[in-house]
Amino acid sequence: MPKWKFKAWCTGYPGGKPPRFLRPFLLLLLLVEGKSHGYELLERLREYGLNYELQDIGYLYRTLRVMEREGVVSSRWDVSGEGPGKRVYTITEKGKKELEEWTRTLASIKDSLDSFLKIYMEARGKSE
Amino acid sequence: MPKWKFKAWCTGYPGGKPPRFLRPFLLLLLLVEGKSHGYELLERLREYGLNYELQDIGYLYRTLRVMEREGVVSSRWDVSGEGPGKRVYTITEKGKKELEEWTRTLASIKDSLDSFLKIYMEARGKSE
DNA sequence: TGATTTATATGATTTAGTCATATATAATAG
DNA sequence: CTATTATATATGACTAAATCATATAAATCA
Repeated sequence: MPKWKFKAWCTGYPGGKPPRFLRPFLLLLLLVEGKSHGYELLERLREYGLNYELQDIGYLYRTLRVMEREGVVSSRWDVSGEGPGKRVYTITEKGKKELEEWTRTLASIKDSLDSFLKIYMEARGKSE
Repeated sequence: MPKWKFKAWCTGYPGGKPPRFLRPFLLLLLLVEGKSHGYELLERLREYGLNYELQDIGYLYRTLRVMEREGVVSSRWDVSGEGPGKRVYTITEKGKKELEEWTRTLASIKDSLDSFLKIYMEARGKSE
């Protein structure tokens, strides 16, 4: 049994590790949510069907910090709500521009995956 | 001007690097082509719409070697054809099983990308 | 015969991602 | 009231993924 609840959520992908989509996924969530913090963003990923199977929540926080350093998000420390203090992030104008670029990238990757699945299904159909 | 022709093919993705799909793409190509070698597989990637924008052809050869070590492909050195010797690969039974797993993984990733693009388009529609 | 194309390969490095663990506040159970 | 669990963020050390730079060699072309 895992020491932290988070570990139990992490099942991993069969046949491969999740790729480099954490950053665009976080940018998108911050665009549609307006503002959010790390722990909450983790839950939103699932709710929005962005099945990013994160192995390590530390990486999520680290990624947000890197994104802030690069100016695509900004944060402030918030102790006003319930529970412990949260680092609340918002997307910047620079972040919105980067998200737009990501959208083209991910659309192109999606096209490749469509091709992949189509070719595989055709090959399966023939051999059977 | 690049010293090697290959360098000129590499434009890179805007807004992010290509993810970990080289291995499943190569497995699929070997399934449908029967057999092929590294340099040829690079061309097939584009022909089949698997737009994997490889930055470094060395990584392709390295990946094939790793895949062979792990038993998902096998190779033999072939000097019978035109041009210099080629290392010709075929997919193994183990490779076919792994490819099937990859198919589920990539289908799940495709779903995430569909969600991403849908959410982005909706958000764009509202703000404009 | 010198440049180009086809073809494979690897040492060194950088970047991405994971593992293990630390810390602190608030809520809940006994 | 205290011990445990849940919420929340963080970082040092490490491993794996990917790139950069470069080497090699046979065949073809100018």
